[in-house]
Amino acid sequence: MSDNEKPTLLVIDGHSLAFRAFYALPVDSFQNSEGQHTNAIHGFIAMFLNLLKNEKPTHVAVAFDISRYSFRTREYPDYKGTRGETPPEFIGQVPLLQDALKAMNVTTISIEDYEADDILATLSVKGTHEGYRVLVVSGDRDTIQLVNDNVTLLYPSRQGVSDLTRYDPAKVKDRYDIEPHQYPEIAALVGETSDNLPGIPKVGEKTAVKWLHKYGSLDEILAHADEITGKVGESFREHKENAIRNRKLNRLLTDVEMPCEITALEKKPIDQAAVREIFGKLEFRTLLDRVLKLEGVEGGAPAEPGVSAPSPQNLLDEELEAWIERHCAAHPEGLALSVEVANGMPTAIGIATEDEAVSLAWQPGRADYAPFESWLADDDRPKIMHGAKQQIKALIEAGLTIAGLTFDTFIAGWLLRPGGTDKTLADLVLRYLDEQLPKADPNQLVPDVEPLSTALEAWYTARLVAPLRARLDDGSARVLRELEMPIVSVLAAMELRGVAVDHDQLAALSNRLGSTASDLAARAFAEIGREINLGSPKQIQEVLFEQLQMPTTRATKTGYSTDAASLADLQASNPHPFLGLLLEHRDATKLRQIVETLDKSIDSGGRIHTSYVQTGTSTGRISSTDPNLQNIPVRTAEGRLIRAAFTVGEGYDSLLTADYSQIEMRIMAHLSGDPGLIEAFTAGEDLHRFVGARIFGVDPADVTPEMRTKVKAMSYGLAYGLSAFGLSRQLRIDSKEAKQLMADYFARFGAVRDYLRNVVEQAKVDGYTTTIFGRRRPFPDLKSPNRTLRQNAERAALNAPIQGSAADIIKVAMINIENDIRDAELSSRMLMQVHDELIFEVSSGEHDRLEEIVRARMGSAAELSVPLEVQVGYGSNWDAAAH
DNA sequence: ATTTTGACGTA
DNA sequence: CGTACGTCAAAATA
Repeated sequence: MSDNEKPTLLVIDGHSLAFRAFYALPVDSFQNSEGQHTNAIHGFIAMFLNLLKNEKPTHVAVAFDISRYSFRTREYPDYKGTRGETPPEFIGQVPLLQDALKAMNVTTISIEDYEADDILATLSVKGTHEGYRVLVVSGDRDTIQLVNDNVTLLYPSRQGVSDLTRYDPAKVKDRYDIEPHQYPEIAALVGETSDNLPGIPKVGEKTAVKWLHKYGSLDEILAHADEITGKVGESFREHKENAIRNRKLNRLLTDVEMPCEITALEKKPIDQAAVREIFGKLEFRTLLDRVLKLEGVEGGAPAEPGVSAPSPQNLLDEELEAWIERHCAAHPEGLALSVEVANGMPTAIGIATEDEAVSLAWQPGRADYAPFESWLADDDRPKIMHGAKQQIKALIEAGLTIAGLTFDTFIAGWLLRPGGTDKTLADLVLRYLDEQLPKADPNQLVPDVEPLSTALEAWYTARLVAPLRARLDDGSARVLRELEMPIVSVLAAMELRGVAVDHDQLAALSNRLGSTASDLAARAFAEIGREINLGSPKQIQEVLFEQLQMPTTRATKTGYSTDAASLADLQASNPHPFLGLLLEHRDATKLRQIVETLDKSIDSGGRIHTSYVQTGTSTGRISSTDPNLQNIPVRTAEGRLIRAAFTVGEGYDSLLTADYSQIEMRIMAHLSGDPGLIEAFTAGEDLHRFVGARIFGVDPADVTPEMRTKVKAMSYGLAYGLSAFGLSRQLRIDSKEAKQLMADYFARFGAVRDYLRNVVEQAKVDGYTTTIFGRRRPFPDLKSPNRTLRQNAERAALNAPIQGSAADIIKVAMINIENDIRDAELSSRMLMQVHDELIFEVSSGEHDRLEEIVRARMGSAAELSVPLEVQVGYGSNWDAAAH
């Protein structure tokens, strides 16, 4: 009988797979309306349905552990002893999963005193004997021992449960360089932390495999224990009992008495009514559709149009034109566009609707694609993309014009879950279409799945629009339409422009900092009488707390803190020259590191092109990477030398910087409506002086620098949820004074306190905060029983509308400025954004007109009850342009 | 070889 | 016991 004719027996370790699913899928987004968490069940069922569809097993069983105790814990009570408490959200999901499997007429097996893996082992041996092809699905590596020509292990990858790696004997050999039956011997030597089975210290996978190859088996290795040389040999002789014990415990039993015959495991039709009931209770609509479809039930659920992928057509010339015309007319929402990019240039184009896709072998200068190019440039023909910025840049580089971008699924996904980490097309498809995008196993040399074609990416993008739109509230939809979509191309342009940076200045600075650093290091070593790695917190700890016997500082996960604040504290209590030298050395090396990174990213044209990550924050700010241009030093004189290396580019006259002064405080004044604070901003007086005068009850002229410093720290801290304790620490004043300071502040600016309280209260009710423009940020943790989690959420919620509104405002300004510059046909251009600051390159003769536009647009980006003040400066470099 | 942590730069 | 980020080197882990 050939393999294809053999019946297939599928056996699954239910508990381990459900647990994997629990960690693979976000807990928060899988709950039914009763608050029951369902992520583990959902992940398991989705995986299970995939298996049924792809492997077509004739017989199926799912094994569950009954408890965490088994014959193994009796033999070795510490077995799995390190396993912590089961997460509360997981509890209760297993019985529901079992109900769901029962409804699907799948046999579940649990046997007292044995683990699920023993059941899998027994079934796989029995199945082999009786002529089945066996598929074992488990998240426990010990099941590798079951693999043979007849038994394949499907092992979940790190990414998710639906992504299973096939382990056949060849794959095991490939991965571990051993035969499957030898795996437990390796594991016995190395040990298994998750099962609390320590192995032989100093022996890792490499050594274990080497020994096994040399001696053939664990028994033989034990027999030749005396021959093994070196430290590892000693270690082995000393701890060999561990290996013997581990080997005993990780041997899976293959003769457990089964409650039924394999023939009884035959895959039977599902109990439709029961499935509908349990899936309904779990609110698994899409999974229900999938089950019913798999069973061949017609009309079980509303048919989903086009769920089977269209085969992309290759079109050009008239045919392409006709296709575009026809679908533009039928889809006023727009067509989805996907551009494959390699080395910054487009290499393939896909266009799609929800049920058709075309692919274009576009190349620069080919006339066949003129219809595509004119569609692309037509502002009245909407385009939908996923992660448009990169693709737009490539199109621009290729000389094409793109207009009419109306929806980006990447950004829409972010607006819905701004704190989420999963924003790729595959993530969105899983979340909103409940489909699994084929993904190649990164361990495999030859991928077994085709990477998704550009046309199909467009097709998935098209299908995502409706579910995403349906979930966007009016505010978020407005933010998407008016801020996020228009700014995509602005950011793309800024990235392409880059900023000129002077390599020679950086190189000189780096050299200087380098010699300063080695000088400081030498002096520091002299102080402690030995050489250490000053960049190693661990070695610093040894010096400070062991060698020099200093009092310990704030605890960290791995010891005691050696950060600048802690070192300053130590310097105050236990003065030592080493401390000062260390701090100076840190400064110098940090600056040098920044200089080096910047220098490396200067391109052949002498410019640095950052990438702005539009979806990089949960508040609405933009972040900057590769390199990050939003954290260039400014506070120290040395640091400002780095800014001085950011220069005006060739062909331009100067740099212009424009920044909002105290924008977050102004937003606080506006949102709280506090009359005192509003007056502070309209009075034209220095803000902190004004506020200080009120708090301390003196004339503005009599506010001392100390008073001003305190007031300034207080004001800024407010928007972050600063506590009296934190304030006292920062200002190094006692907590009583800090408390009094806060009380005095709120006595004069009471509406601010009311506002801040109200933000949190409202967020608790709504579950989210909102900016002035309607941007939302969800805060599930505000209801958490965990106090730390809850308080963190409270502070973040306090800050989100303030920071977020500021982010919205500068985005509006940027969009309007870019438009005005284009309309005025200036050749000056916007280069950088640093949260509340914009940097421009100014062409000769355009100073006044540019400043006019910038001031007007930044000043009027939002109508607040206080003015938005803008400070502008010019210079030949960034430092000189600062004011 | 890859992930996590500590430290530190900015608004 | 102050929000939001990104980067690096060292340490920890597989």
